[in-house]
Amino acid sequence: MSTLNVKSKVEDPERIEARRAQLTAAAIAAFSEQGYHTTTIRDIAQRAGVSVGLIYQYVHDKEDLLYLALLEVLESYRRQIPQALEGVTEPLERFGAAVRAYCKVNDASGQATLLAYRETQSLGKERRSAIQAKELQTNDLIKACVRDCVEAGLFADDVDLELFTYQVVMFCHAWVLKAWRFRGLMGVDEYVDRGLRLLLNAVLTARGERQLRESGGGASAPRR
Amino acid sequence: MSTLNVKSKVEDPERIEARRAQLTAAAIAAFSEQGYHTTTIRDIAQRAGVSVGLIYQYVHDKEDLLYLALLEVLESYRRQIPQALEGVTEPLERFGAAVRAYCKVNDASGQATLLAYRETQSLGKERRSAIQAKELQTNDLIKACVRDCVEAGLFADDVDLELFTYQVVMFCHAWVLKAWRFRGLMGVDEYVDRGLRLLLNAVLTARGERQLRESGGGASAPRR
Amino acid sequence: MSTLNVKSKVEDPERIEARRAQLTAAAIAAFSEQGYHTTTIRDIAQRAGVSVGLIYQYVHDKEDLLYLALLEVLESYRRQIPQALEGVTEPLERFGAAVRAYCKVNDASGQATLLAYRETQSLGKERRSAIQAKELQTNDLIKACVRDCVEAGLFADDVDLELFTYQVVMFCHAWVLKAWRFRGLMGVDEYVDRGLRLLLNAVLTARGERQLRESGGGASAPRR
Amino acid sequence: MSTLNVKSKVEDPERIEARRAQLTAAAIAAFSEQGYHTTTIRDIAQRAGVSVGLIYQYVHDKEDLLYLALLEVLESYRRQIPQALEGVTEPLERFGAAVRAYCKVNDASGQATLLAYRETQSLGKERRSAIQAKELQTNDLIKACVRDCVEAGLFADDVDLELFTYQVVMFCHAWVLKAWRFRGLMGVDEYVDRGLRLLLNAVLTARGERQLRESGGGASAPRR
DNA sequence: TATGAATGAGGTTTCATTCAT
DNA sequence: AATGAATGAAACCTCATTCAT
Repeated sequence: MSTLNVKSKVEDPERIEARRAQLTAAAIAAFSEQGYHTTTIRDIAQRAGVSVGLIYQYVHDKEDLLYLALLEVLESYRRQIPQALEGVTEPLERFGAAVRAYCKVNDASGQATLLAYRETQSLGKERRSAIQAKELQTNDLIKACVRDCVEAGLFADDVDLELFTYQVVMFCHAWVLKAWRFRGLMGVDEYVDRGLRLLLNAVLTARGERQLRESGGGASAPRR
Repeated sequence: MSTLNVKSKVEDPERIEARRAQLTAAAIAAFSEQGYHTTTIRDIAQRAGVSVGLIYQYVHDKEDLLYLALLEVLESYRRQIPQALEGVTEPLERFGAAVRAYCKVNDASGQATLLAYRETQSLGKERRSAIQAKELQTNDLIKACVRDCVEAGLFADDVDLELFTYQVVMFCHAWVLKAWRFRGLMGVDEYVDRGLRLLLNAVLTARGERQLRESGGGASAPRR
Repeated sequence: MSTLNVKSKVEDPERIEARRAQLTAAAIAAFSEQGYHTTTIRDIAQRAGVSVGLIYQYVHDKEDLLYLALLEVLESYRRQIPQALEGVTEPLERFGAAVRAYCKVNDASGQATLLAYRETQSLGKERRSAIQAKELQTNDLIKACVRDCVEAGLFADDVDLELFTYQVVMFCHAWVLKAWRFRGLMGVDEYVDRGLRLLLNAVLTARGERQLRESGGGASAPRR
Repeated sequence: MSTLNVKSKVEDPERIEARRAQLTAAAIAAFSEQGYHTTTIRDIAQRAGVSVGLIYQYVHDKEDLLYLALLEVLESYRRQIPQALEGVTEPLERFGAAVRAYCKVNDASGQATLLAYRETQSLGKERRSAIQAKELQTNDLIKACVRDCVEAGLFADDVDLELFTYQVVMFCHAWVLKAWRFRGLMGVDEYVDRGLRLLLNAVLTARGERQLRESGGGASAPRR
């Protein structure tokens, strides 16, 4: 294989999966709270309620834990967006729902999102790329929504797909990256409402605008 | 007073300034390359070509070095944008020039920008705030450009000033935050051209669009 | 609670006790020989035949080692005096036996006694007091002997209990504090014999003197 | 010579003397307050109001400073006792005056006395002996008083001169060695009064006792 | 003669990792 | 499979001493 997999001294795959989930959860919590370098293996062991030795049965390295943690964080994000889109069919609504969902996900586990920004560099090259690939998968969910809107004639068909997608993604991340600024000024929902208006301005066609008005600005209505 | 100051055992202010500059430069380089926690004091001493002991004559702590480093990075950004605006008077051009300058500054010292994102958390509360305040100063330079465009009737007067400014800022940062994605796809100048088009779409008035067309898309012409 | 406790990262109390005893012994030896500040943790680790890291599993600080060392020294003194009095019932004999025992104890581990004099100051306030309290416990053993002699009518009943006790204690300490003077002039036994004569002169009643003569100066006869 | 002298890089003997006095005073103060090892050369330089470099022009070592400090402390004690005896001729009064003076000297610079007890060991062998010799000089002042009393028939002529002298000396030192015990219980004057009574009990002849009664216990009357 | 900036050896402490049980 | 005591490399920081000015 490569340096990508995390090796274990234990055989039973079910056991491995269970323990890793437990360790990863503890690692995410600890790293998020204290940062990667300031967290000790002992911290993680304590949080997970296991011995230090056990950790090294399921993981080769402290870095392995970081890798598993980041992977899980990004993976959970990628899982949650489709959930928010379930049952929503109208493209503009889907776009809005996706943006809102992504912001909320980031809002809910802000520290974990920051973790990804801060500590991905601490991984080896190969794993860093794997993490970035994972991030792209999430971005592609957004990109798909954008593309659907274009195809439905709601977004201008010369929209800069790559850049616009990233603009949206950065907007969702900014909520936590600049939490020190935004928290205090507004809540997530207001953030999303105002942000969507701004973002859509740049891309909506006349038809898109009409659609948005008719759906009663539904694109920006809070889900839950 | 407060924990904000960096204290020195040496008295002579000129010497302090010179040495601190030297140490800060070395610290920025080292921290950018290897990260704060992975960089040792010896690394910095070596890079600066001084002894370990000397460092502690001008700085109390390793954290002091991080603080000085971040301060200098942000300060240098704040210095360079006004330089790029010198002599440019037309609001739309000024806006474009500011964006381009900020992107280029980030491009030139990408690692340093990342440093600010990654390691600001490693500072104590008070200093973290000081760093964030410094970042706001830069953002305000952008915000001023936006406001000028609004006042000149080039941007819609209901533009969400706060959010749009941040959208612009995030766009500039994204060039390095997502360098792993963008480098390879395009150069900075193309990035800025395409980005400006997208950003402006959201805010330009009819007059603004005319102005932009007449000035030959000048707002997005590369400076150097 | 309080800063008095020495905290350990290891749980098992038996192991803690065993290791601490081992470390304390090494610490007493090292500190006695080289002084607290001049002794390094490595010195102690080497003497104890353990790794440096192990020490920090059982002790938080270098100061903890000093505290444990001083505590053990004083505690061992306090244990040994009652042993020497076992079976001796006549008050004057008990007094003499106590003095002789204390001198011999100091003689046997002179460096450790000096240690207490020299380095108690290096402890924090609270622990310094704890050490002093321990010393008082030993003094009280002597004081009890004196009081018994008074009650038996062997010592004048207007004896200055506090000061006389301290005179005795200082006499016992002087053997090591001024070892550079006394060693060479005489042995411990002679020191005790001559000292007892002097001390008793100040306090004996007529009855006490008779008793002393009858018991054949037994109070000052060497034990072993 | 030997390792006894302190070498200087400066020639002019007057200058040397003046500077050394200045440095020694600072050293005594610093060492007394913080202990030898915890005091830095910088501390002493600051107290003396000179530069660090200057110190090394008049002294070779940090240890030199300790030596000078201890020497000066003991020397000053040796100077002050004869002063207290001036004009007093009656032997018993002289004895009392000497004891009181020594106690007061110790009381006045208690920390310095402790310094001698604690840090003499930090000196090389030869210098340690020199310090001890200096201490003997002071003891001899007391011993002379005792001898005079014996010769005047006031003290028993079989008094154990060596041991009794040390008993007296230890009594004077105990005031500071056990300050944590005695301070709080009484003042120096009471300490001396009660102590003298106890000490004299052991050695006075019948004549001595009469003389003491007649002189109105003058031996224990406070001087100033 | 006096200064104080510069040096660097060496001390204390932490913590990822191993391994006997 | 699980434990947690033990290891020791390596990090940060201090401070006695030197030396150019």
